[in-house]
Amino acid sequence: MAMKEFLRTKGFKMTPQRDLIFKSFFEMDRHVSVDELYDRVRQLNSSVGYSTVWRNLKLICKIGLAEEVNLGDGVTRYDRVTKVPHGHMYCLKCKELIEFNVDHIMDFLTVTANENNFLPEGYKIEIQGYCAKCRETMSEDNGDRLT
Amino acid sequence: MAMKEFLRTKGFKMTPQRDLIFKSFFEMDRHVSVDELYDRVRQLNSSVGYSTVWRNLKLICKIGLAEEVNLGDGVTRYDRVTKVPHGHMYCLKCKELIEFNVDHIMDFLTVTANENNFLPEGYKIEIQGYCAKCRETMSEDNGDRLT
DNA sequence: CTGAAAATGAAAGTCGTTTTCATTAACGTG
DNA sequence: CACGTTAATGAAAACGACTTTCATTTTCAG
Repeated sequence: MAMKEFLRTKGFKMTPQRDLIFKSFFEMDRHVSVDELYDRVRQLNSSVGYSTVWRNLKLICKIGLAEEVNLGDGVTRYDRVTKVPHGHMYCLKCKELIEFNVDHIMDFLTVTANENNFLPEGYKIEIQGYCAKCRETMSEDNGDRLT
Repeated sequence: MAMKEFLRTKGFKMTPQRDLIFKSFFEMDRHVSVDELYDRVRQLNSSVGYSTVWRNLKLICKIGLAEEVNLGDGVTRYDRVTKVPHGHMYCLKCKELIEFNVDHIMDFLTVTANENNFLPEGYKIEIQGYCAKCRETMSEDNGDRLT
């Protein structure tokens, strides 16, 4: 019942839908989209509305438990916030998101920001490409290269 | 007339609109959105359609002269490709994009990809925050902090 | 219990992006 | 240079993810 109290201190109420959405979100694979979470939630309670899922995902971000991740494919994903900042390897084929440690880089980025008198609020380190799994099945069907 | 020949080798034709759009794009500030380029082009020739601008921006990307940049504010920007990869400092207030050198980081990222048997196609290094200019005018009106 | 405030679900609205389609233009070829 | 194939254009419609609206229901402090 910890979450309920936590929300209360911020002026939010707990509801069955919210409880289900929150639990589902934290149980799922990281980096879910609204649709993915919506599908999951509907499996457990088919009466929950899309906008409710969406609003709660936004709420989770607002209270600092997740962040929006934008890979440029037009779909916003929600990434659970961890204490350690991390980078993402984003597979252009299977869309998987693999995390990696970015401690080294952080130092550099902090310095860079300071040098420019820029006040950092967040970082995004991303490698786009093809994951090990997809590279295997890449012999016959190739991606969309130019021309 | 170099561009025309270049396009021809890839099966594309040159048109007055295309010529105007290409020239405008390369003359403008880096990181333009479709709307911004459209506005600029319309100043020079008000009969050019939005979709034509959009398609040519896509074409510029396809032939490798620009890349889409997605900052998560719902607007795709087009960043001229330079030989040197670079990072972006993105001001959450004025939306300005400031570039910085990322040579150090590249080594690290390359190694990281290799370790995971990940085939990199592109990188994205971004610092979100507030630029020097905006920090000054940040005393009275503050941004949207949680709650 | 009760009322004020928040949450919900359905539907509609928003907005940037993308496609469709009829028409026009480019340009290698004859 | 006229021709025909193929690409490009412009207007409008379609798309799709995201966001808001609104009437109704639910939560929860007092």
